[in-house]
Amino acid sequence: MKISKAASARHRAALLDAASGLFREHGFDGVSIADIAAAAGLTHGVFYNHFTSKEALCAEVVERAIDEIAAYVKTSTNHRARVEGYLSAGHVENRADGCALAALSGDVAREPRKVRAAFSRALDGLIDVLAQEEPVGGAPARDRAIVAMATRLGALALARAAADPRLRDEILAAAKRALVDPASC
Amino acid sequence: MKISKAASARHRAALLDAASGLFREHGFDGVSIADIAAAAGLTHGVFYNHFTSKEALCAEVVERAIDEIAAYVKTSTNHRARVEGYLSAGHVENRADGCALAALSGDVAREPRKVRAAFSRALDGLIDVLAQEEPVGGAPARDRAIVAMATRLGALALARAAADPRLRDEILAAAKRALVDPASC
DNA sequence: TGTACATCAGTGAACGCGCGTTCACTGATGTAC
DNA sequence: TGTACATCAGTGAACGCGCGTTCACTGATGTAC
Repeated sequence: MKISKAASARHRAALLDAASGLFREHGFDGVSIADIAAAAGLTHGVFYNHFTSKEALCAEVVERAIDEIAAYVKTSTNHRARVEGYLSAGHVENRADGCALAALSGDVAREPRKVRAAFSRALDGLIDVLAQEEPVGGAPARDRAIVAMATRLGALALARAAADPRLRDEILAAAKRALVDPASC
Repeated sequence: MKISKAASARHRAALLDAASGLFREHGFDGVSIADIAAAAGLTHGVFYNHFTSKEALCAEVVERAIDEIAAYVKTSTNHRARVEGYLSAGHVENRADGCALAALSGDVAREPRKVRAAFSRALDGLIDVLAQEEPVGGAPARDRAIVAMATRLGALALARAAADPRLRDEILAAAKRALVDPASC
């Protein structure tokens, strides 16, 4: 049955939100259209009224998620607190609400050009935002932003893959020390 | 039909080799038992004569792949050359023969405990091997090995996900500089 | 403001397809004599 | 060394299942009068 335009727009947003969390948690391949629709409180048939394909949804989710990171970085200027939060046990376990870059970069690499292009564009913008808060001097700001991001991301990826909690905490602590106090590295 | 024990052992090794490359390239979910058997020159039915399940194969592939990295690190002692090779455009593109840690850590995180335990065990051993070649002084050797590994791995993951070649090369160059000459970071 | 009806978002059955896994069958291997 | 036959690794059809996607249908919405 037909519903109001406002309700329809809410449904589209709900699908996008549901997909965003589910993709981070289970990967693109681990989530079905039916899963996404059910999480949004709808049936799977409605999906193609809002998106042309699963691939198009992936691209949109990736782009939006990275833009959200950039927005978050702009408002949360306490660098140390951000690193501590990023490399916390909570973030390791909470994939659905966590960093999309860490949760999806592995999957994005295997997606078609369209998804990778969206990722690339958003990542480039995020690096600029991060570079702006780098202290002056030494290597170029963008380079330092990239290295810090890679270290954070790699440490989170390793911690998530490690089943042993002791190893996980060791990885998080080592990366935290290097990122908060670079002189010790 | 029955074949010789030697041939059967060769078939098992061929399945493992094929799975190892295909998993790195397409992820666990992106490769079917039939794909693996075909790449090994066999039919899919034979798979369960050699492995109890796809999950068991994943665990074996992960453990073997990480042990191979440790063996490679032990023989290739030129730290700088290893970093250059790791962060080369060739490694970004050649997933199948590249670092299993980078190619699979994202997938491993979503696998059952059995696979993650295998990953965890092998990763712990690899960190020890890497720690042994760290120069003395400063932070504990294991910590520095972890941070260097995380940076390499994160940079490779970002470079692989980025579609834009310019951004890819910028990421690789930034990480290379930081890892070869840590003083500049 | 009230009525009539074309529009179109949501529903759920259905499509073809590929997945992991099983199994009856085949026939070379390798052992027992 | 030669023969007879039990073993068992490889084959390919088949299983139930869930996937992405399509579509005829439903009925509230919102427009035309």
